[in-house]
Amino acid sequence: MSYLLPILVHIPAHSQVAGPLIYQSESALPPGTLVRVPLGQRELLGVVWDTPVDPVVASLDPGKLRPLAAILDGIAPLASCWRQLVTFTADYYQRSLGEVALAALPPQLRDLSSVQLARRLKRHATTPRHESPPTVIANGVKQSGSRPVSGIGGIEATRNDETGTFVISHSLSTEQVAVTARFDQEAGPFLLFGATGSGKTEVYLQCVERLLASNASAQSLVMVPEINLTPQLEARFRQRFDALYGAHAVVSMHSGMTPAQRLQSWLAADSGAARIVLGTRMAVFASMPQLKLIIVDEEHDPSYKSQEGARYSARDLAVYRGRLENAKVLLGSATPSLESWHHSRPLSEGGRYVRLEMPSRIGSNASLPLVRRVDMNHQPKHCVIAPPLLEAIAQRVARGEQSLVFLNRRGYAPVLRCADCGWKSECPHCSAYRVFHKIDRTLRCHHCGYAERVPRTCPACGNPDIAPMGRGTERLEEHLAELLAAVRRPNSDPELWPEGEPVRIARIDADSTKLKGALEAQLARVHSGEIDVLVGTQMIAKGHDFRRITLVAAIDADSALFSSDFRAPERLFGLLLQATGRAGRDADSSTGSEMWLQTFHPQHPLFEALKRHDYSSFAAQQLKEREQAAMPPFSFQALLRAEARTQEVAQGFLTAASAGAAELPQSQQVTRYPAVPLSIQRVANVERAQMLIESPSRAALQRFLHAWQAVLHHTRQQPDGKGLIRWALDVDPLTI
DNA sequence: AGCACGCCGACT
DNA sequence: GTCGGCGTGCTC
Repeated sequence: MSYLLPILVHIPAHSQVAGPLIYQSESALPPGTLVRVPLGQRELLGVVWDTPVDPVVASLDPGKLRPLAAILDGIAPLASCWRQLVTFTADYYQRSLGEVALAALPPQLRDLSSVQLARRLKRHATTPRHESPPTVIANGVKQSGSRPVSGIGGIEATRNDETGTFVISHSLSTEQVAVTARFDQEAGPFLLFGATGSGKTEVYLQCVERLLASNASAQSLVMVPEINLTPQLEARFRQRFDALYGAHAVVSMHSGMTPAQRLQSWLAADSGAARIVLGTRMAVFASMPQLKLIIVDEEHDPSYKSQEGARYSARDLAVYRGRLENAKVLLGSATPSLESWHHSRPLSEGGRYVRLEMPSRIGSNASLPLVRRVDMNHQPKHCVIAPPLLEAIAQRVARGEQSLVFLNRRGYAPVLRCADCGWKSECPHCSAYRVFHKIDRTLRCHHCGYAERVPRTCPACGNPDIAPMGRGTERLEEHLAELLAAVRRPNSDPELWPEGEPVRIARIDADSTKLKGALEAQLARVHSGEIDVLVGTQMIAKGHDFRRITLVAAIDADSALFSSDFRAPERLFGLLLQATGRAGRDADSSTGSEMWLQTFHPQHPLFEALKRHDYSSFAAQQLKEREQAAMPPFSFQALLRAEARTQEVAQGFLTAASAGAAELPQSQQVTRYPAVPLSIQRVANVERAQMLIESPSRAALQRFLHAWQAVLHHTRQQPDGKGLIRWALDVDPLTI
């Protein structure tokens, strides 16, 4: 007797084969079983997706179906919750099940043959995962740990001689106590709205600690937006939990790990051996049989939205998964996304999240930095750094304090221009300028990567007088060095520097941190006080703890003020407030810490709110505007994107698809806007266009998108789809 | 997505 | 004469 099993393989959404493929099997393998199957000339990893099908119902000829190649019986079938998460994701983000399911598994699981994998699993099985631990009482709840604890990472552990157990306590602020108490009592989901420096991470640790202490098998998932931030968080979690549960209890999951490490972490999470999984957005798909808590740190961060393949929002999926698996969900941010903020309005107004607030910074006299606006209308023409700001930086240097100067543009100058003929450093492959990088004397396109040596003379007219226009971090660093050349810092070595030591400036951006370990090395120099002035892009505004910085300056605070993107103010406010948070994190130095903004619009309400560190009034004003304009979160959007060799073909496909949609009954509550080119319409010689779809109802939008799929596939086959390279839907897009 | 098959330009 | 360009088409 042979069974016919529906099996998912990695075939992308554009393929005609959308659902599971049917294979023959000797046994009725349970859904979730990992197998290897032949497909054409290849052998692929597959996931048994359902119970066996009836050949009559499926109208298939069993004789033509191929048998399974192998069964990966070293790994237990994936749980039904995991499959439901995959199903929801594929459904909601309009991708094939196979693509989502297989992309959610570690790559090595796909690449390794069943024999290789069996060998790998065997090797792991021989190394013991658990040690036999002493009993530990964490916050009064009995629990097993692994090693004795004593004063590690601020943990105070005292041995109770009568019972032989440890009692652990941490000193929490009143706000932290209140927040964790509510977290324990209520069901959530929670939005933790905590000022920078208010101790959100301690709350996360606390919630995880209590959970693990109260449930001997419970697992928690902690997500951060960027790989850069995982080592820092991992260190903090290890400091706290390695001693309690052993080094195997905490694992990381992000794309910077080697395939072997990723497989190992995945297996540890899947087997339940890992109690805490730390990771980037991909970790939301980690198979965790005992998942009881999901934390999403910096929940507003756009990195949680995937930008290729299935364009899922890991934050939104975390909330869904929490409900699905009955796990508590905690979203945290100092500047929540307006979506989450709106969801956390009072229950009586229709809110769905519990809002937890921690408005105060931790520390004896830790106050929020003073926000100062420099009106650039009253400064010398074309000055980059206003004299009062320069003076303020110089004073900090002289006092031995650090400053952070923030400019969200890397390279030396965003464009090179010929004074004679007006030639500009356009990229031959993209509709964008190539950026001048003085360090390696190149013109580099930040979109396609095309790089060339800087020409000595104008490529168009031969004029040697070609000049950089505007400035990026490289040029700012150079400029600051000139301006601060005469300033002396407190002397470290009077013999070497009889007249005082010169200022030390460093730059942190994607270019200066390309090499492995470079970011860590640079941060270490800042921390040790080797640097007086740090120049950088938004990279330095995020997450990193700079203890000695007392002045933060945004050189071009206006950059996103009048953008056409309706989310630009939200991002700008978040970025600036985040940057503000870098100043004066050390309680001792926070008196007098300042955030400077250079702006031509000092009266702008965004800056007014920023000055008061007043996220909630900013959010209220933004939400009011969004409501009046019927924009998210008061409406729901999707984008249809198309790529082709020519703009006409890309737009032609979109227009035809829109015309095809008109006949669908599901298009009733849905608005389709005209096809438009993307703001950077050509990248690497590919023309890009998109079409916005909008509806006041999420359900109506979903119904429409489902019905539209068939039209889209059909349009692709018609003359209107000729020459189209690819199309994709982006549900809940972040940038339009 | 891979990987075939299939039909036209510059090289051993 | 072939090696290889990427245009279409298929995979249970």
